[in-house]
Amino acid sequence: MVALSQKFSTSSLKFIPKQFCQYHLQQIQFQTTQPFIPFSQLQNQRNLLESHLISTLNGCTSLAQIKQTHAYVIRKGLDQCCYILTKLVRILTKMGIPMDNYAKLVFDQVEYPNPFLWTALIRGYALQGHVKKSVCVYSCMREEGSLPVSFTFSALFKACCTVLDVNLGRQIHTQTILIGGFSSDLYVNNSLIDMYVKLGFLGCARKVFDELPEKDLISWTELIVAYAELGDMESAGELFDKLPIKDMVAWTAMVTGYAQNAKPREALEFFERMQNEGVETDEVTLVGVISACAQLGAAKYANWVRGIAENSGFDPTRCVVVGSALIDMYSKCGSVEDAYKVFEAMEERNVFSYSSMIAGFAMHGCAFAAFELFHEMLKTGIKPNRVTFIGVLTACSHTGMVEQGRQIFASMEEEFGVSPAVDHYACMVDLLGRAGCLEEALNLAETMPLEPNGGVWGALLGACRTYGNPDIAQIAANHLFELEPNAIGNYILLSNIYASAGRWNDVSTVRKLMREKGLRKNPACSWLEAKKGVIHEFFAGDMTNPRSGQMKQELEDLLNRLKALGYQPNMSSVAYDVNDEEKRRLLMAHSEKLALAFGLLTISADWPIKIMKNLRICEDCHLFMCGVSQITGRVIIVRDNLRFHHFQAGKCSCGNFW
DNA sequence: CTAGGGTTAG
Repeated sequence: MVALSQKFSTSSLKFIPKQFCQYHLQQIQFQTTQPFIPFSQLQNQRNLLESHLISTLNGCTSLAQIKQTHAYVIRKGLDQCCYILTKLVRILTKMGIPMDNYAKLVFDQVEYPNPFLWTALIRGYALQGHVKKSVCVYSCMREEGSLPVSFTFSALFKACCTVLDVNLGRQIHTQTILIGGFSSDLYVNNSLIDMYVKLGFLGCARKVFDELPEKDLISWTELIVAYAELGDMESAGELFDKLPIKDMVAWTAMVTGYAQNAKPREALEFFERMQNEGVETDEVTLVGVISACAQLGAAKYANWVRGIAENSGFDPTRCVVVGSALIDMYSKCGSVEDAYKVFEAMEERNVFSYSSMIAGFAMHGCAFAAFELFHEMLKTGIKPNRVTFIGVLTACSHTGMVEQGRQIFASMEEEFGVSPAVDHYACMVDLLGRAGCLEEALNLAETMPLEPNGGVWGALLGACRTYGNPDIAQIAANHLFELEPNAIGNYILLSNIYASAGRWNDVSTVRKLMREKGLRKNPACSWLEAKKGVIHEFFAGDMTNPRSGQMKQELEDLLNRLKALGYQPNMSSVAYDVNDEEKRRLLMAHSEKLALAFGLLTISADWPIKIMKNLRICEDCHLFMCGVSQITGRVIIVRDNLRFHHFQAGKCSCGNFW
């Protein structure tokens, strides 16, 4: 342990050599007037007092209460009782009272700290982020000849995770081997596995796991999660299948793993299996399932999972995590109203609930609601975090509120101490770009203090598409081709920008580049959600639907009625160099138009037409939908890969910023 | 004392 204690200066922690404590003698009084009490009974009384004090400490909710209880502990002569003091230190840690302010002082008064008290101090420093001090206390503990216990090491490994120090972790790992007796200790080894996993050393974790003579559910689950986090659901599933007994946590790890790897259907399948096996569901499981439903974006699943949440005792009004997850889900399923209903009914709200709701409003173009909520949040004293600001900034950019956006951006650091990350710069570039300030957006991207990422250049490229600026587009695209050489969308966007500008030579250059890279265009696809939740799929130009004939006729009728009102097909939305007749034909075969026609033919007028699209809605379709909502009086909701558009009475909620 | 968790982007 010499290496460790040399490495971490002990100057901040002085361990006074223990002398026979004077307190001790003062406390012992001979009360001859008292009747003789047998020793066993005395011991009993002491035990009663101790357990009474422990429960009093457990019930403490403020520092004042703790101090009061502590004074009582001293009065009762229990100031050397490690059992009680360990509890005291743990409560102080939990309340976030800095170790040096209180816990350390208590500790220094104790003459013979037992391993548990040492460990409580180590753990306290570790949890409060003072890893060096925590290791230093460990060194002192060893020098004083005290032997560590299992959770001394768990605390230390946790600490290594928080400071991302795998070398320190390895040193402590070595310690567990040197001291002996811990090689098959499950607490120690599970914490060790967890540390290696969290620090990205899956190989080391796997080695510890494989060498464990007996593993428990926790060891297995840790590894399942590790594979799931790497996106290797196959390996995770293999491990899961090998598990002789599976508990709720292990099942949940699989459900969430699928949800986090964008496999919502598999997640739901797993959840169904889990329920069939009679495994219980708690709020963590629900969060995974809700997130899967959010990805599916269908109201049918949204209502289904909400029912489950309510029936399983995790009512969104009382359970913050479930409520926040539901807010996000309803927003993504197209119903910002339902999301807000959940939000309103919640008894407790935190930064997640507010941020999700703000992002939900932003997604649906309700910028003012987003702003109002942001200010309400500030009034309640909940501090906004980086995610909250992303929501507020996207609300600005989706409604063209440039000035408000600038102000918010400036206030982030000044008022709220949240320094803007690359993503926030991307929002600003997006905001400026959507508002048409392309030069300024480019300038920001080139001069920002952080290294711009794909988001920054992508936002700029998108803006160039809207405003038809092939020159700036070229700059943005060149950065993107370096940062994301295989992202097909960027090539298509650039080629479309060239096409709109009539620069057909440049179009073929980009197409050639795509061919050389072996990249293929994702087929455009739209889904229509029918009244009962059935999903219909439409590909661009695909006429295999049995009602294709009717759909084509419907579109032509609409086109003629719209033309009478002055609508002109937007030819620049077609990225092929073909004649105008062909362009008109291609435009009418866009997947979202097919879905719209099918929806008009099959869904009754009292129901909104809900369409999802895998790519961004094109300008012509956007205009077309506006017109159709006017002449038919229908509500049309389109979720593209970016956000929601609510078309009603000839207008779109996005206000043409998208 | 060790395992599963919600909000973000072009």
